[in-house]
Amino acid sequence: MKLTDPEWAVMEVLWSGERFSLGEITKRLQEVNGWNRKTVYTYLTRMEGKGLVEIAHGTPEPYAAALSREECAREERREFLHKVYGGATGDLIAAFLKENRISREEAERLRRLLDEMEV
Amino acid sequence: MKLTDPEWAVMEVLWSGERFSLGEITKRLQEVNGWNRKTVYTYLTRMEGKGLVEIAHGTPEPYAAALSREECAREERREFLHKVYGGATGDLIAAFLKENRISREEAERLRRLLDEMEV
DNA sequence: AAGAATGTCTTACAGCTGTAAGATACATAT
DNA sequence: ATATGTATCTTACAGCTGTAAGACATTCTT
Repeated sequence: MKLTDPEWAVMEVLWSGERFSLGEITKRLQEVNGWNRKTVYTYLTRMEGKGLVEIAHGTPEPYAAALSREECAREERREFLHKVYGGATGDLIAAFLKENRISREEAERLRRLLDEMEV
Repeated sequence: MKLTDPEWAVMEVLWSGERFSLGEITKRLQEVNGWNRKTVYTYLTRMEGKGLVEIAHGTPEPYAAALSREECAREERREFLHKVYGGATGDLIAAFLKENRISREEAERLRRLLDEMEV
């Protein structure tokens, strides 16, 4: 259920709307990643096999995401947290905080989140 | 430079000490993952090719990590942050906070980190 | 209508991954 | 010395991934 980087790119397109034709998806992925229409098609059908994509055969916009962005993100978080931090959320967050500057507003938001959690 | 899950498991063993023999590594990985000695050997040599493992041929404990845990963790963080959150650290941290309970002490630690950052 | 573009299905093919087995040399135990 | 375990090197092999091409039907475009 973990997605490769290109699979994630396909999903990003699908998450950006309801349903798509091959051409629409290809247009987006061509700009960003330079993919061929055939390649996109291959991804879509393989990803249907994995339960990631839904194909309504015979319709003009047959392609749609079968899983929500949040479902997929949750899975990625889970795997990352356990693989790299053995489940220690605090360590994970500390590492991201130390490494990436965040804005004052973001910091405020996170403080509020921490406060809420303590209730 | 991204590691697969089994590669990460091999690295975890190597990070737990200085140098190892094949037998030592196998013992650990057999317990946890049930791997065959041959399989472990294959991983080690392939991973040498990728610059992950150092092999001092002809010595009794030839195997060692070529990259530190922190170097590898940083890379995994970078990829995860960009793939799933498009670089938005605040969103990433918020998601982990909402999803995983953390202890009061952890929360304190994170608050202190946030305070330090604002200086 | 003829040519160009689009969509679909089938097939391809090399490289990477997971998971070893076989052969051989060396070391150790009895 | 002989058998037994351990290490190394070479080879294997199927499945997954990245990246399409070929063939053919359908649909715009002019």
